[in-house]
Amino acid sequence: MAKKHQIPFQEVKLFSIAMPKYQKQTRFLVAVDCIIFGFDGTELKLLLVQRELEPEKGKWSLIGSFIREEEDIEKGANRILNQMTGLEGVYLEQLHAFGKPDRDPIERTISVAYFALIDIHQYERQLNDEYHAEWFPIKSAPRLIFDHEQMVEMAKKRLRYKAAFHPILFELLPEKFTVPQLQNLYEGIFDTVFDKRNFSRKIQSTNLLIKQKDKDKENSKKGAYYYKLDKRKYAANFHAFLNFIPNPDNIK
Amino acid sequence: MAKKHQIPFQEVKLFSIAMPKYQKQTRFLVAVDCIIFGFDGTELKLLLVQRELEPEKGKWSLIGSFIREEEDIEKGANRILNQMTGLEGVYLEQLHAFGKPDRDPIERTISVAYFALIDIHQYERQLNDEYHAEWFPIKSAPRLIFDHEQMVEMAKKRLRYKAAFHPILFELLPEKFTVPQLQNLYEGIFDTVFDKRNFSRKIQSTNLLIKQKDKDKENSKKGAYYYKLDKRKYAANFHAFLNFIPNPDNIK
DNA sequence: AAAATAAGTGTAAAATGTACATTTAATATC
DNA sequence: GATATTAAATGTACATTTTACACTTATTTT
Repeated sequence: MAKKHQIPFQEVKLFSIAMPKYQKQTRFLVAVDCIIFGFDGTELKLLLVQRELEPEKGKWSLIGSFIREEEDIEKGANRILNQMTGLEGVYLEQLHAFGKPDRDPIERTISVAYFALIDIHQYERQLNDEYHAEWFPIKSAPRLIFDHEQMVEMAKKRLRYKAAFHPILFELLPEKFTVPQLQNLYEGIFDTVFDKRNFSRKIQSTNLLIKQKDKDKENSKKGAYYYKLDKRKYAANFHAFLNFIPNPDNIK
Repeated sequence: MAKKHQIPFQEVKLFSIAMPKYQKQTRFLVAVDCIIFGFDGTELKLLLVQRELEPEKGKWSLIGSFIREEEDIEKGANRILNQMTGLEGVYLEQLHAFGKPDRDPIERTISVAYFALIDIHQYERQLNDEYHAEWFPIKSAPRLIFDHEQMVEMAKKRLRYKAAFHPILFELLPEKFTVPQLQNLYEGIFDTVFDKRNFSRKIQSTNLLIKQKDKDKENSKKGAYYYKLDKRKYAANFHAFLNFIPNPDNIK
């Protein structure tokens, strides 16, 4: 039996005769970074971690990881999401591949950014402390490393765009929520205010909400009825255009 | 002076002491593939090439290339677009990063797909014959290699989605065009027919068109007035929601 | 008992979307 | 040179959706 020794994977790829065609091409590091949005009932938040490596060690960063040798990109995004939050089946969508040659000063890294929407309360229950992750209100988040702020900007834009037509924001809400909470969420995302009569009517007309018998008394004396999402109708109507927003022209 | 010899880039990256942090990570081939749409006045078309390498040599493929060592991804997409068509300033938008580990049988390659919209007549004038590129009607395109058909499907979907709200389809038209041509284009993209009175009114109401004095007599005895796009208004309104489509719910 | 607070609800006017048929300009044909 | 042919151009009435706007209700606090 031949002497066993470890050959780094890259060398195998580069010098093996089994795959002669692509030999001359440069290979790159590929990472995923996740823009994780949460909503606490009042404002939109962003989950960030402190970077563990030099340079920029200790600075705030999106949650990310290099893609592994045999790992699908989206799997990679789900892996780190699960590591950080313990959650599975989270809403996750590819945003954009960022590839400026100098975006990571150590070595060129192409990053595929994903954005995730999670119910912040579920997360709090099963937080993984190991990574020092922290929620920041999106309006007062700290400076981020590399091009991560650009990624967040693009994700916000995408979220607004989708939310204007599709019932995507329900992903951010707990199982039971009130119409005023929902309106808060929409107003936060679009940074504006809506007439509550019109908003309520529009939401109700989608038929996606099931009224509950109990009320949330935390936020008012009268109390606001809880609603649940009709998951069947939600799944069926996710791609339909529901025109949630009065003047979509104002979305940037 | 030290003896000069060539060190492959990958080795420098892997073994240099200047960048110790990322040493253990796997590096990947990264490519761009372009879905190039064109419109000939009657139907939507797709620009394809015959693959030059084994395996799948001679099979039809999207136009693509590996990303070069110091090349931005979008620059790479523009590079191959320019190589193939000689055109610059073409509408180009990132679609999605495709990263299934086995999508290329030779070696794992992550491909960032872009879609481009070009005026087919401009292209014909400056075709680069070297690459054996050919236009295919989108409805009768040949089988494509790897996951390229999936890419085309996603690009069609994205194009429909954007075209429903934004005046993006003008990118496919020559400088002068008629309203019936424009309607053909919309009907082709959405695979349906619109009432021409309503369509014309809707298009006119955007104020993006400037009526010309001359007519196109190729397609009818009476002739249809040419229009030009008002480029100032187009640029200003590109992101506005113009609601071009009667029932956007029907878009998949 | 009165005051305070946020939830919940209706209506009329305006704007937009939809359905539908005839006239017009130019060429081709007899 | 009158008639037929072809596709372009255009208007109107009705239905639906969107918008603007203010008071009542339920409950708790004082």
